[in-house]
Amino acid sequence: MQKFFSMSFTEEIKWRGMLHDIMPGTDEMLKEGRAAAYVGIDPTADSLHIGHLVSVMLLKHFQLAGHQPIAVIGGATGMIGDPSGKSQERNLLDIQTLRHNQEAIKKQLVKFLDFSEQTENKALILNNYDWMSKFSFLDFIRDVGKHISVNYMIAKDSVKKRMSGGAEKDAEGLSFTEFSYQLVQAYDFLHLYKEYNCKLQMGGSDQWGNITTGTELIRRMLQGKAFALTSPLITKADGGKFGKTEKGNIWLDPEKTSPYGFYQFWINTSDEDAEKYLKIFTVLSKSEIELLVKSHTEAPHNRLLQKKLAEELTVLVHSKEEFFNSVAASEILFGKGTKNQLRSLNEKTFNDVFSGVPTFLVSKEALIRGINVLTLLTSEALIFSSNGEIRRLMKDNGLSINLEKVNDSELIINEEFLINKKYIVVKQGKKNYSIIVAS
RNA sequence: GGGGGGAUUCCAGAGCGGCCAAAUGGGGCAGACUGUAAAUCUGUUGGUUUAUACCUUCGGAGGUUCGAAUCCUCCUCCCCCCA
Repeated sequence: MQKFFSMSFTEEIKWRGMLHDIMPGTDEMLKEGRAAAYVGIDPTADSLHIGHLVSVMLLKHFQLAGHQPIAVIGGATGMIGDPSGKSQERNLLDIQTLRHNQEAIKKQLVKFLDFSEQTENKALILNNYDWMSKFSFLDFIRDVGKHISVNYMIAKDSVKKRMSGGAEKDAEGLSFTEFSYQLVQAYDFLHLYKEYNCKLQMGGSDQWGNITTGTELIRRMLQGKAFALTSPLITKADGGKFGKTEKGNIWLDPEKTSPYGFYQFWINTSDEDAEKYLKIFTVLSKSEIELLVKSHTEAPHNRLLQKKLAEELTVLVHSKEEFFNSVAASEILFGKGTKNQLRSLNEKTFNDVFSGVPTFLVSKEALIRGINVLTLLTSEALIFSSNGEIRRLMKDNGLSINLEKVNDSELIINEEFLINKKYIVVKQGKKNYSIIVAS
């Protein structure tokens, strides 16, 4: 991790498709020797989600290239809300939550970055709340504000869009608080420049304006030279938003997104996106990826790219063991799993296979007495919201219980349906599983 | 402060006294085809349902009417124009 790779940092992220915009001179500065760079991370939750991963991977490659990566938790800026996004005004996080989130995020970053003390270019995690909170309003506008003109600030796209309406919507205006965001972020950069000799800020392409306000501030206040580098926003081939599913964000925290669900997210990547994601989210070399792409093109049904992508990330974020469990679960759930196969699973394996699947508790007595399917699936276990929905599904041949199609709305479910005297597997369509647990 | 326009089922957006549970598009779900992909095609998308039946829905509260998402009154919220 110490050595400089044959490729420079910028060359590396360029072929990976992670470079959108870069300030002239950045490359030269990086070649002079070890440098430090930072990205900002919003501490709005106590876990990262995969939307954060591009920035994290930027840091990772930065460190692999021998430089020092810094993750800045936006405790202060997170309270303000960046007008670049469509985010509304944010709520203030209390200090306790902030610290809790910071710690949780750090634990996840450890999987990507080397924080160990012995490492010369060890990664750092900082929280801008630590320096911003001590800054009084008056001091800030006197010492920082006077160096940047309002003219400069309103020329930024993020601000202009809100003031004049831009292409899409009418101007919605922005509060003074939001307006000041770029200045606060710029000060972060200044602070890091002074305290950590950090000369580069990286981020998504929507951050370009904010970052350059930082370099400008550094130039004016310290006559220093600082740099900016952004990566493109990740898109999906079908135009959808990356990292979101119907069920919400894909988190790194196994409590929020099960390892199985995490694995499934990557496995379900479309062909067009898979190569792109492999470049961005893994550290596989160019030749390795080219080889995979070649094999994939020859036999696309094997979905080599998706499998590799899912493997790399599940192992990295969770563990080898969780990865194997997920593969095993997927095979049973999506392979040619039969009723008998399902019944032959022992309890341990069963639990592993279905660990990420939503479960519903139903009283065992009721099941022994026997319950009508409709009642069971709507009232006892809230898997469906109405009888009509189930009838419709049955009509479409989309409902399975214990991997057997069910078409009879009069069916009585009793203890004979219990697998290991305890479970019933309910499947909607091809991919949506639920488990009913008798207790 | 003055004038005008609007609020419809997940979203966008028709409907403007009965044929409206409400066009159309998007999204969702399911089926076929497949590779747990994409594209395509089909079905479905308030509830109870055997249902051409009933119940609950068209910003809120009242009213007119045999009958209202549709007309009237008041209220709330949003947008535009003028000052």
